[in-house]
Amino acid sequence: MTKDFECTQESYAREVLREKGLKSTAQRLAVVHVLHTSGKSLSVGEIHDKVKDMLGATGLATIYRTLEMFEDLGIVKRLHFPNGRHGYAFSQGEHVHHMVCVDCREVFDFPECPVDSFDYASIEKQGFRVKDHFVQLFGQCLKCAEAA
Amino acid sequence: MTKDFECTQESYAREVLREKGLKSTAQRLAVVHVLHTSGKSLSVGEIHDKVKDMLGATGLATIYRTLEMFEDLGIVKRLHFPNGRHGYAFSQGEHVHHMVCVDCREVFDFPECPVDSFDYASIEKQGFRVKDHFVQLFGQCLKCAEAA
DNA sequence: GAGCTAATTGAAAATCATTCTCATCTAATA
DNA sequence: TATTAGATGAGAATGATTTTCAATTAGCTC
Repeated sequence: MTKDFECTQESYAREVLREKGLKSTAQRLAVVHVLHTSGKSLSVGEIHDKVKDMLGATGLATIYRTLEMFEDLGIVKRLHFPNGRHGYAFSQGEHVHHMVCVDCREVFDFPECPVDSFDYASIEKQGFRVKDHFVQLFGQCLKCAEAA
Repeated sequence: MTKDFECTQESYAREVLREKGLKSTAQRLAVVHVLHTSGKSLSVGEIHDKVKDMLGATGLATIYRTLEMFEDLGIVKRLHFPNGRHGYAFSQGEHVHHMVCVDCREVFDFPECPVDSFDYASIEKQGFRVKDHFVQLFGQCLKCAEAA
């Protein structure tokens, strides 16, 4: 099924799904669409609501399943907020970090990794082998700073 | 009340609590004791179980309240795991980052901040003002590497 | 384009995590 | 030791996530 809302991001998702032998369902493409067009990170509930607006009745479990799958595929990034809640954002490409505006929750990417240039020597000499890292910046975006 | 298990970390917690006009209850000191002696990060449920071993019947809500308070006081750090679960670790001092062994969940501190030396220029010229950051490293500790 | 099949979905139940309420209790101070 | 604000326990309430399973559908084959 090809829809009106098809755009680069959806074609990209479609492609990744095909490569993995996974099906391009309306629900999956809607999740990509919602995340991509919103620009900011969204909670699972918000994604669910927006997908329902597009497609009508849609199971919440499907949203969870889709987000988990997309995270594994690197299409979606899960963000951890200080309050323990999670947000999801569209994220084309592998190693990208994010900064989140604490006011509007808009998400900005930054491809340079602040941690890559860090010298792990002091850590690794304790025998710890670093395999992955999670970096997220919190702050205020221009719009919200001006509005305040 | 002063208990057998009193040690540096508990005295420290006691001190911080006093400064803030908060009470040093058996439950609060037990949480510090459990976190400090375990060495690794623990889930809320694990902390609850261990505190119950020490004190007998203890409300789960108290554990949550205590952890939240200690996090605000900088005595405890909440960790975010990739699977969305949380862990808690003892953490004396303000700005400390953590690396977590993905096998045994032991937590190692590193006081040097990998992000502090990062040049935010490219980010801030977009108008984004960075206020806080969350950094956590995942990897394998020496013991687990040898055991594997 | 119809039929086949494995993958996917929806709905509800189940599970797990977290917060709230309120009556009771207790640490700290006088 | 009496007072009292702050803290706790138990369970209910809420919220987040996962599981189950019968019904549906995307993507293939012909």
